[in-house]
Amino acid sequence: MTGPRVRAAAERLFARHGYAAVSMRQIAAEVGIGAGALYHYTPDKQTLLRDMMREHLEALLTAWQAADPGGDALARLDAFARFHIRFHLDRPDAVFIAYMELRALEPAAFAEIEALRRRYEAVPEAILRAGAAAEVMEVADVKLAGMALIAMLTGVNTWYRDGGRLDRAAVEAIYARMAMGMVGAARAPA
Amino acid sequence: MTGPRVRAAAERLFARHGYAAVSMRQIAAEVGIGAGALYHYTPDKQTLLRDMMREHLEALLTAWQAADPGGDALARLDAFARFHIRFHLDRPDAVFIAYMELRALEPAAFAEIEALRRRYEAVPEAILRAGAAAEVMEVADVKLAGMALIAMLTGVNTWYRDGGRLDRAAVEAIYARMAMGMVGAARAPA
DNA sequence: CTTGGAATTGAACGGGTGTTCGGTTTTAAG
DNA sequence: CTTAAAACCGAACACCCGTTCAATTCCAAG
Repeated sequence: MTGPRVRAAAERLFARHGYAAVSMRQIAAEVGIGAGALYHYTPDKQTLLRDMMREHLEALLTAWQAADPGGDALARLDAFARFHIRFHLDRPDAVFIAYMELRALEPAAFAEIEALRRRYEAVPEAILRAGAAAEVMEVADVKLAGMALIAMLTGVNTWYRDGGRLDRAAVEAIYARMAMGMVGAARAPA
Repeated sequence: MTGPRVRAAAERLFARHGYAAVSMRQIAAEVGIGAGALYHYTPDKQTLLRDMMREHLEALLTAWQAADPGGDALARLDAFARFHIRFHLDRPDAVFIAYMELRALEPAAFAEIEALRRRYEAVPEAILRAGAAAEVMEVADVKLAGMALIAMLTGVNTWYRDGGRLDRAAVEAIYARMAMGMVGAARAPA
């Protein structure tokens, strides 16, 4: 009961103010317990951050495995763009932390998280490579295009707010279209 | 003499470890003075951050005014993509701080910096609007495309390292091409 | 060499940091 | 009702925080 509430409070506070700026006492106050009691749920502050990031990235990889339609590269790229936006918009705090607090990780933790991140970066690269091989995409550099794609899609999190001018479905559609154009595929798959 | 060194040390440390994680004593040690002496060069830590961000964003806006070729929307988009990458790769620390430490700003400072950021976001939007009006671009939503473009271009800073597989000119060219495709302009301008 | 202002020191201020731990309360099973 | 374990409190530990300030050092102008 208390364990998940500690995680949730830490996630919200870390995302809002940054790992370094949040104290264990603030987290405890948010949960409604004393600071000492936190140590029943985490060995220390650093582990709280590390576990948070690992779980987020593992969930991301698992979710893509389930969402990947396979087959046609164009269809996979469309699916990837939509999946990425949807998954990230559903977890803005976890995303923010995973992208911004890498520098707060001690070397061993950093290596672990960075490896997970690289596994995800390999996803769009594989799709683009397949699309280029099948000559349905025009990709000057697979690595660069993959990074550009992820950066563009993740950028949605910086401005999207529920109740805004466009809903999630509309944003997904527009970005999927831009992603297609980015790699020289003029139209979405049939 | 000491003033600029304080700024430079603070910029490097803030970018490396985050504003909240860096102490005035660390900055002072980097410069080789006592912590108290810092207060001859800044009224407080917050102002150090605020001035750093303001100067970065004002330099960005000024530099674009000088780099903007005007005229043809396709040529301007190409120029903007290349300019953005070049300017940002030249100042990785300032860029990192301006994008990541907004949450460390007090409300008044945040409003000021945010206004500057919005002025820059208006730049690609105007170009895309012109391109759409001239029917040389296919832009479903100007605001979204502008944000997507900036996110994609700024993303270069997360992975580019001098001496890597591609030099800056090559990266610029590939990204400029992707930017064109993103907005439905199949080819770079003549 | 004197002088005055700028630069710097180093101690001090009140307060916050992550973490530990003995003791107390809560909880649920027997 | 007893009991054992889990949860929690709250004080304490050693240390770091941003900032202030009287005292000192530095240095160029006269």
